[in-house]
Amino acid sequence: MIDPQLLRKDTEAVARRLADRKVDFDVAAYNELEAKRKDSQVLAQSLQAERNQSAKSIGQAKAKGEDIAPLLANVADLGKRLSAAEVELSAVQQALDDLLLGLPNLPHESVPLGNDESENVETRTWGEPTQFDFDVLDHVDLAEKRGWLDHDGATRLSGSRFAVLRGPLARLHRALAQFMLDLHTTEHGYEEVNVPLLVQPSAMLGTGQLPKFADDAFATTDEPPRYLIPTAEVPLTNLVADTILEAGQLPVRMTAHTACFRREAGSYGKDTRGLIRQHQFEKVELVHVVQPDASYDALESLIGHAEEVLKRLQLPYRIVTLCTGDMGFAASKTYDMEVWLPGQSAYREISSCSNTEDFQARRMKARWRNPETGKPEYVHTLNGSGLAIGRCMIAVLENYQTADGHVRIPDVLQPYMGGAEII
RNA sequence: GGAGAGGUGGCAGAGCGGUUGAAUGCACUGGUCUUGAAAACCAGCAGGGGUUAACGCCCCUCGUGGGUUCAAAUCCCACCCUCUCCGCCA
Repeated sequence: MIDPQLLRKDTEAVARRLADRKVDFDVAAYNELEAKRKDSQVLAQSLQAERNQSAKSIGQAKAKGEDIAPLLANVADLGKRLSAAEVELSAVQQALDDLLLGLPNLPHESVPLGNDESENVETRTWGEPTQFDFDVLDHVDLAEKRGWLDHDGATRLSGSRFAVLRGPLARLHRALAQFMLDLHTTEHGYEEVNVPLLVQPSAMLGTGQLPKFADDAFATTDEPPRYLIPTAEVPLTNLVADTILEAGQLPVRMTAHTACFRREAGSYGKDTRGLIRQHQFEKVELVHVVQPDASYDALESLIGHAEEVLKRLQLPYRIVTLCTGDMGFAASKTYDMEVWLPGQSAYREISSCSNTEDFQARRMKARWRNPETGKPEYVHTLNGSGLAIGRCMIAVLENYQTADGHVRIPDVLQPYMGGAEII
């Protein structure tokens, strides 16, 4: 959530920064609502003060044994006026909250201006696109040729955009998850966390999936619903919701390997072939909770941790800085990591690392006690994939394929594959 | 699923419907004392919000949401959560 104080004080400037994100913020409508809020709140609070005062004097009079009947007559209609004022205030407040909860984060000043993904900025590349002296297969042809991908089985079970992996491919998938978790916990200083895959609406609100993107998530039918997590960012980050951390507890670094679930509403026809875009996929997620002044350094280390996975796997990639028009709802700044896929002759997203500054922290009331002020202040939260396991598996298949349809196993994965060098 | 107990400040733990946002203890912070530390003593110490140039004033919050009342931590209703026992179960 954007700081309500900032919005109130500097409405025009906020509107300009939102415009960079293609959000049309109606300043006049906001000002009107805000003025109404102020009036309602002042009125409601003064009536509350009046009620408190009179209740107090009635109590005192009664204690002295005085006649309280005239005092009661005095406040006869106060209750009605008060509850009317309170009803109005909460309606205005609700409207204001709805407005605020629907606004995306403000972009950081270092974020390039742009309308869509075509204006993202390539920040660096690592490695060279893999060269082959034979015609490469994409991951679908390769995996089906070897009987590793049970497309019919997946469709029978769950419909489109689901996958069944078999044999060595299932193991490769597991090996990747294990390798990533081990790297982040033993070398990058993350705590491994195992989290629920179903969360309450409050958690989805905290990280920004709700209220605006309810249609993107699967929900249960109980009331209130629970949501299948679209990313472990949701449970991991919300672990610090409603808490005040001591300075010594920061930074918090957590990682979790989970399944993720997405409706993929609105992506009809996109990536229908293969495993790139599924309703259910697995991911190793990285989350940082840090002091505000440390969050941009944390973003650099976060993307570095994600990069290290591909470096060890010897997979070529590039880092892209998302422009203002392409960033996610909660992000102030985002780096995407894209891995080279020979089957598509293209770089494809495999990780996205974002600093949300205090946007999520404010929604979920995640704070720390600043020793300099002694006061609770919002933390900054960051999240990134480290990495998407399915897409990483695709990258291994396509980049490590051999002319006869086998796949060499990257050195760092061999211990997780029972020593196999090729499958 | 059944039976019972309970949810109050960082923690522990009081709280006849009425100057209780909350006694007391611990923890924490500052001070006195001390060569230093400890002890002792003194003082401070919840969060959020409104208003104000500021000092300050005011409002909300005792699991959550309703209700009764001039007045609710305290009474009533519903829900949530925790603990114990029974049942079921990976």
